[in-house]
Amino acid sequence: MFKEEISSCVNPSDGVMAESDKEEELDVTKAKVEKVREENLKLKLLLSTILTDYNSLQMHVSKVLQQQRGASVELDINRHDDFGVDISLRLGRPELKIYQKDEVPKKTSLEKISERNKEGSEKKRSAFGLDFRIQSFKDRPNIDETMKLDYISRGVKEANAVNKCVSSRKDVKTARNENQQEVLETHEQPSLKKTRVCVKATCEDPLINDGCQWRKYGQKTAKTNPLPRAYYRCSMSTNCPVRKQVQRCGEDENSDYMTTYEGNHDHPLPMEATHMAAGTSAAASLLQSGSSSSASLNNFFPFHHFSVSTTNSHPTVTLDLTRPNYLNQLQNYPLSSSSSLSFSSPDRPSPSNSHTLSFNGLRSQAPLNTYSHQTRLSGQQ
DNA sequence: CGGATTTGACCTGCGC
DNA sequence: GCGCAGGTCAAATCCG
Repeated sequence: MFKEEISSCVNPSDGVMAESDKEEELDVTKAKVEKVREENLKLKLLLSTILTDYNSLQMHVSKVLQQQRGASVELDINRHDDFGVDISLRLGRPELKIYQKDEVPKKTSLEKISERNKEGSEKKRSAFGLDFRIQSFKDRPNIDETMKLDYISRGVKEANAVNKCVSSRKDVKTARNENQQEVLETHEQPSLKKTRVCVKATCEDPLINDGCQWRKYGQKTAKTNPLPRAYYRCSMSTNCPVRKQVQRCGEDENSDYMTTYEGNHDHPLPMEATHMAAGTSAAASLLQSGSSSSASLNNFFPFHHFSVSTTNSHPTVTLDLTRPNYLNQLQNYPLSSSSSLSFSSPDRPSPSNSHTLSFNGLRSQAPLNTYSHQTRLSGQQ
């Protein structure tokens, strides 16, 4: 009798059910913990990005304020309309360095080259600059300050997010030896190609001051181009993986320089570099996502032609700053946001392998210099 | 003397 | 597998 009662109370199938329930519950809990862990990681990354952005912005706030006091007239010329943020990207020589024809006696090319070679690297770096400015919002009291900073940091975040996918060949090699997990992660994303940003500028010195410090580590003459190509790496941080190549496009003294940027900085960027990185990375993300939204690109390079395409190994964005869109924009004034984006990729199934996106927009700002620039971006930056 | 540049050698990826 | 071309290394050199 007693045994029967016990056997009736303890159903072996119930015990199995309880065990499986526990296992199920354990799995669910594990999954939850894993999810929380991932979210935690994401939040950490986000916090890191925000801190980086904040530091970068903070560093330049005082600078900008000083510029406002000292050069308010010039800043007025560079006015943008987006959220009241006036951002200008200036490739080439700052005004102070621009020679006046009647001030500088004509010299032979060799003399100029010789003189340039004698100049220190610092002078070289400062001779030609990417000038980046943010105008104050004082004249736009209606716009919330948070919104403005948000707008800026969004561009920076976009750059950082895209840049995280990039690593140089050496980095990959180093990772093989030092961190197997990183290698696995790299292999897990085989579709992500290296990003390069090429800036083609017509100026007399290849060392455009783009906000970063560069150390030359090599020079090579390509077979296809007899003109030497110089290789630089970012020296702002000891382990910064960012590389850049500078190659003259022609033997002519006034010929363009094609500057190719590759990789992502592992340190806070100066504003002038941040803007370029953000714009080109926006192009990269556009390319990789296959999205046809090019509005973000237009935000960064509103006055110049740019195109996005991919070669066999690299997606490519070409920003043709030599053909300023603002002329068309002026004609079309007051059309809203616009630019011309040609998008082509051999890897994409598009029938023509080419998409052309047109958005005619206008900024109330003219190109800031007479020097030509062309940016080609491939992969990610 | 230390940092930057030069330059030949070496490495690696890719096409054939 | 081989050769080529681009990219990187590192010792030598330059320069402030």
